[in-house]
Amino acid sequence: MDSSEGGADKGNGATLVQLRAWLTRNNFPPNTRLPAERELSEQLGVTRTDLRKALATLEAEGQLWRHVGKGTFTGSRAIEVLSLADIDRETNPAEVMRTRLLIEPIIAREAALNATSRHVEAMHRCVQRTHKAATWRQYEAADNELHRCIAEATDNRLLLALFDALNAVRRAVVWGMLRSNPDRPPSDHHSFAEHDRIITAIELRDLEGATRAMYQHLREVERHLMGASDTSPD
Amino acid sequence: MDSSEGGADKGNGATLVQLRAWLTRNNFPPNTRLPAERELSEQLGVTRTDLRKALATLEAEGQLWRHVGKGTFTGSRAIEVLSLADIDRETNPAEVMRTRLLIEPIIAREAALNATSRHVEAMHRCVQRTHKAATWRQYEAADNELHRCIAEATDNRLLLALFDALNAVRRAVVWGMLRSNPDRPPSDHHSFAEHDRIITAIELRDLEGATRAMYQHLREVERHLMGASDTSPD
DNA sequence: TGCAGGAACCAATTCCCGAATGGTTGAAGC
DNA sequence: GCTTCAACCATTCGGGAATTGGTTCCTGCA
Repeated sequence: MDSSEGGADKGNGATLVQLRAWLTRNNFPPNTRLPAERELSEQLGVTRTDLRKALATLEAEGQLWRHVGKGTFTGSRAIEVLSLADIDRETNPAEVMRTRLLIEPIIAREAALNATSRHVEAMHRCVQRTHKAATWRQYEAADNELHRCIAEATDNRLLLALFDALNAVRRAVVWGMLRSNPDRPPSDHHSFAEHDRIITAIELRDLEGATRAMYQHLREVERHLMGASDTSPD
Repeated sequence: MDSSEGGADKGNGATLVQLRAWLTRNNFPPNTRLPAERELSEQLGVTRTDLRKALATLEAEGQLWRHVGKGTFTGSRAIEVLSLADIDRETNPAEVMRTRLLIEPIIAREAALNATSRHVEAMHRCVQRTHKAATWRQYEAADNELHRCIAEATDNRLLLALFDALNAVRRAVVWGMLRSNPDRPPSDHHSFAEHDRIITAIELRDLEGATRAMYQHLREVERHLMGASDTSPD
């Protein structure tokens, strides 16, 4: 049943041409699932081995992608959002801290640009709750809410969602690293002044100041975390 | 068959006491799955209705949480990461572009700090594919991979996961806004020089240069997007 | 008549198993 | 010595049964 298409007994390159022609002829929209290899090889009248070679070439070109158990799809690989669901098992506290240092300062900057007085009031309420906290757990709850208030003040729901994702990973990673010290946060805890600086800069719409204040705040948090769980000097 | 435990014919409060005692007696670690309601009610010798009332009280106290089909678990509720799953219905292209402008420059900066020669080679391969692209679809596929290569070069899996999430949202939001122009990307397309600047800065470990190059690149992308889909002057 | 008890039902979730898929091996066959 | 093909492998998907928290409603006793 071999047609007149150039007598391709050496299927290597010929099936690639044939497959390309078949793809352009059908002109599938992106993310369309192609027939299975066994089926397509029969449909094109070529060997599965040759078809796989041609598919490998097209995959290397980024024109399609394959996955065991799923199939072969047109277009470039879809990113799995779910990587965030179990990222907590592939990352570590240092990476989380590094990412916070990168992301949260720009969130503070964006908050300084977009915050309304309502947002600032919410921040102040959170700060008061950190002062009144009788336990570290209460303090951390208020501190978390403060940081989230700042993210809310960016007036960017996507950025807020990314912050929430980062925060969720952070909680999952430091799970069980609960503060052993049962005392209440001291009134001269370093975060108090740092929080004030951040919020003040946001109120003054001082973009660079908010960025820097958040960065320095997180650096202090990082320093204390390392000091609490690690005794190595630096 | 009522035992000597305070004659609890009015099971309401009594089973709550009994359940509390059972919990403290067993002292489960957090996130432990308790027996199913039907089983536990028989095990404690109480009615399921009463057991459910007691469970509801403990759930309101935050000592455990329940979910249909899953079961009843000790401790506080697990993390809800999934806000990103349906964020694409709550955001808009402008917000996505704004977020890219905030996030990707710092990713480029971090890539400049951590990229290895393997990463840079991968970037160059992507760039060559953008040059060889015969259609806009191919160009966009290569462009996407280039940006992801940069994110990979940060050597930060969490940051990469956040980038993937952002990218997934971007694709979902601009879905269907496929470029109507069937021409191939012109050889003087603005992105070519901009991509080169980004990669060169990464290779030279020029943190600020990489940040700025990525920012300016995305500004150009934004400008062309607005010009393509909107005719309002600015 | 009132109302507690329990059975039945509902929707969401998990578990399990078979089918399908891309990837790999190895032997037949020209 | 190479291709070709069949069998096999690990992963994924799909559907159905079982399980679970949540809800309704009927029974039966006082």
